[in-house]
Amino acid sequence: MSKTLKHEIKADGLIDKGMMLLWSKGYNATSVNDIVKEAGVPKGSFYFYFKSKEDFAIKSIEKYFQQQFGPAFELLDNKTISPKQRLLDLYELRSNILKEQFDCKMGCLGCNLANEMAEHSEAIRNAVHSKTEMIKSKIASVIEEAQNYGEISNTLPAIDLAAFMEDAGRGAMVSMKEMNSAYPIDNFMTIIRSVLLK
Amino acid sequence: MSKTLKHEIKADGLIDKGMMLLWSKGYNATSVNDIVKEAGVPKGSFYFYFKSKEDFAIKSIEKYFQQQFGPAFELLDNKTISPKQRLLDLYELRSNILKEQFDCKMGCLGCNLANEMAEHSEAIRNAVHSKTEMIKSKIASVIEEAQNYGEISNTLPAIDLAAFMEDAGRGAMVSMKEMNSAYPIDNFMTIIRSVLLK
DNA sequence: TAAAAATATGACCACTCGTCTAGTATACAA
DNA sequence: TTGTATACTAGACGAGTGGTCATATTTTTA
Repeated sequence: MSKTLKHEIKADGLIDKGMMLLWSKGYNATSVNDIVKEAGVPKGSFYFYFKSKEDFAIKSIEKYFQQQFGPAFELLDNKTISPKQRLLDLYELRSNILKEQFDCKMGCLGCNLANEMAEHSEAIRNAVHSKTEMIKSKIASVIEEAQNYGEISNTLPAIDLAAFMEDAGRGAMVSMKEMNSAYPIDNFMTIIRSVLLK
Repeated sequence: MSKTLKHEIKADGLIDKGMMLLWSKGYNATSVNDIVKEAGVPKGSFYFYFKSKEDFAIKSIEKYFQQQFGPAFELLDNKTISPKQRLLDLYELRSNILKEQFDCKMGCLGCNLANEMAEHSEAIRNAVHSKTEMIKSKIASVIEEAQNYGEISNTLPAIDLAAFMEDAGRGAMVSMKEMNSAYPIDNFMTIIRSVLLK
């Protein structure tokens, strides 16, 4: 096994554990000590694998999006299903994860960190932003497909509609955490079905 | 001047200064030291005026909503203007404040703190939540008015539509901070005008 | 096998955190 | 003027912060 691979496996273990802390507690409320304790790794090792806490957060953001949105986006590429249905499947999948897997508690790591850190860490802001842009453009292209296919009569520019839906989803996640309830997510699904993707 | 009044004036000064810090930096990134320094008050005094940092945050939330939404809601009560126009005026006012007054940097204190603290402080979660519910129901009642008046043909339950619009607005604020741009807010305005309040 | 490079370790640094106590200043009643 | 109650504050407290480093151990290379 190559050195760099072994190195990456170790670093990945740290990220796996630390990501959950960052996700549920936020950046400032998660200490490096919390992370190494959770991963069962000595403190000194942390700074062998990561340049800083900020560097760790950025690597966690990258892993998070890859892990959470990789499978979700495979849905969007399945050409045997109509474009509109693919969009609905994507949102359905994401909202079920939010509701069931995490009990309406965590929201989205990217959104959480963007909200907490955008003003204070340009690096974190950029890390989230570039992923978000990628997601928006993927969704926009399927919306456009559905519009051309005649499945969505809404004539708004696809990229604006995609941006709006993603924003609405983000807000629904904030409210979900605030209300401790799945209502905002369910309401989001109802309204994109009945109004936005009509 | 009565003692309790003097007391409240002093406490209010602390809140005025500290609220801006809480708003722009978040809860965990704002220290009690920051707050007292900004207000020019000795550190020891902080705990004379407030039970704890959490208590301070809750009082700040209350003042924030009263200050920010008081004038905005007067718009909603002006019966000389049609209900739909009142809604658009409200959102126009709020988005202009976000864009111009704070340079797309701060977002909403309530939303910021809900996102950061909902899981970790039940008291803060409740403080924001109760204000949010009040706002939603005010907006819902004007939507209902507009629906009855025939100005809004959208037949969704007013309360669900209000909740969705507020959530979409929250998400737009998160994205505004993340992108450092007014686009999410402008896009929000365009879509509520052309789709949701149609 | 020996030398060299990579990795592991936890004590430690300087600093900041939220909180609290012991005390000083002030106002007012006697 | 004095005594007392209230209003206020300085500074210390213990805990915790992100980060460093000398040293120890393991792995690779020669």
